[in-house]
Amino acid sequence: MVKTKKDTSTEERILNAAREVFIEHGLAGARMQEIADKAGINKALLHYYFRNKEKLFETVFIETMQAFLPKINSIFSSDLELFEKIEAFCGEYIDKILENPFIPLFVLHEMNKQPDEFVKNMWGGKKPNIKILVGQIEEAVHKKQIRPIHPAHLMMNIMGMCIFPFVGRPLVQLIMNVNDRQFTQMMQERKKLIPEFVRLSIQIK
Amino acid sequence: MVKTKKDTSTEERILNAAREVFIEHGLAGARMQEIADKAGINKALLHYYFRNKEKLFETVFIETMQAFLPKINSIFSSDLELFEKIEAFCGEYIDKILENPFIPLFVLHEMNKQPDEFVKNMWGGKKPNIKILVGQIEEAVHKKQIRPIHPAHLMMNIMGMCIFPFVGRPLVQLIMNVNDRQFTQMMQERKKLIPEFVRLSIQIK
DNA sequence: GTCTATACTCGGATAGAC
DNA sequence: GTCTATCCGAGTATAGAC
Repeated sequence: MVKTKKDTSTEERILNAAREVFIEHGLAGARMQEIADKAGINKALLHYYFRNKEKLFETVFIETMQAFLPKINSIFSSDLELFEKIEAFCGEYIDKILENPFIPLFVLHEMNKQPDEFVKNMWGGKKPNIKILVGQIEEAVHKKQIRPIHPAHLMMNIMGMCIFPFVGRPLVQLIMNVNDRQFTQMMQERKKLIPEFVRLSIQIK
Repeated sequence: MVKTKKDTSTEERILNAAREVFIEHGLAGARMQEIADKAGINKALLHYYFRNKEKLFETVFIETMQAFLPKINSIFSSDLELFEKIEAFCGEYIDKILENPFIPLFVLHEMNKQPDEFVKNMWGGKKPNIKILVGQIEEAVHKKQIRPIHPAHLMMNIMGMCIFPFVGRPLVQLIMNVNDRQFTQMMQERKKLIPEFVRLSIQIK
């Protein structure tokens, strides 16, 4: 790049602005004008940096995912014991979402709109490797360390408990009468609560 | 209405078409032309029946919700015993979502975009009444029938396990290698599996 | 009640000056 | 790299015939 350095480069400001706007309105609802305004530039410059809206979106999306997945994948594939792994996953996952509360809904939405594109963008065509984790669960069942449960069900349970409060946040806060501070507090609790909930349910001791 | 009856009225066909399109593209992404095409009419007629896109959307949204909530609310307020209630809820909820798999994402999306409007449209300004259920949970904790757990956490757990597979469906099917038939089968299983999972976790026997 | 034709608006994209 | 000006398609809305 041949440009003078500022506190934040134009490109960076565009990406930040775009992220905000895409989060708020989704791909179709986002306005290039609003992104330009937020970034303090004009529309033409947007198209100079990113050929079109889709390219811009894709960049934001992938960038966001990249911050998210590697750690999760490494936990999945690690050699931690099953319940340690579940706890590590919940802790890491909830922490990351607390930093970027918009991600789950964003991902779910894109995923459901474009399942194929989604896979390509998210993992470069490769599925995340859950073989090890699945094997671990099946082994634990076989050794009668945990009650019989299909690995898919167990994983859906854990994922659901982690993600739901964030995507259902307005509903949760409304019907539970919970303010923002309390909500964050509860999510912190859930990093331990969920693994414990799971352990109590399936562990045979 | 003074018009000749067909198998399905024009209004009904519009609403069905609109639902499909809104589900697929969301409010902003939906095209009136596509809705008109699906309904077998032209754009002008859409505006004759529903003044504009927002009105049409609102109609679809409320109509969809109305089919969903009363039963859930009546279960919440019923005098079933706690675990019976949880099982009734999961059964009813999963059944209803299986009939309209699009609802959860649709609701979550609208909810997060317009928390205030959402409440107004969904319950006419009234929150759903969870007092009875919350009281039941607290009482069960107090009587040492279940382990100590904040009612909100328990409810988030249950909701999350019910909803997640549907909103995360593409992901679930992809990484688990599950086809549509198998997916439906698994959701049927979850109507019993989730209540049992919960019971094993919190019940003190 | 249904349709055709068309006006109008908005927003994404481009050309070209600086 | 950045801007102004403008184009053009998509989409909403309306007028008016039948």
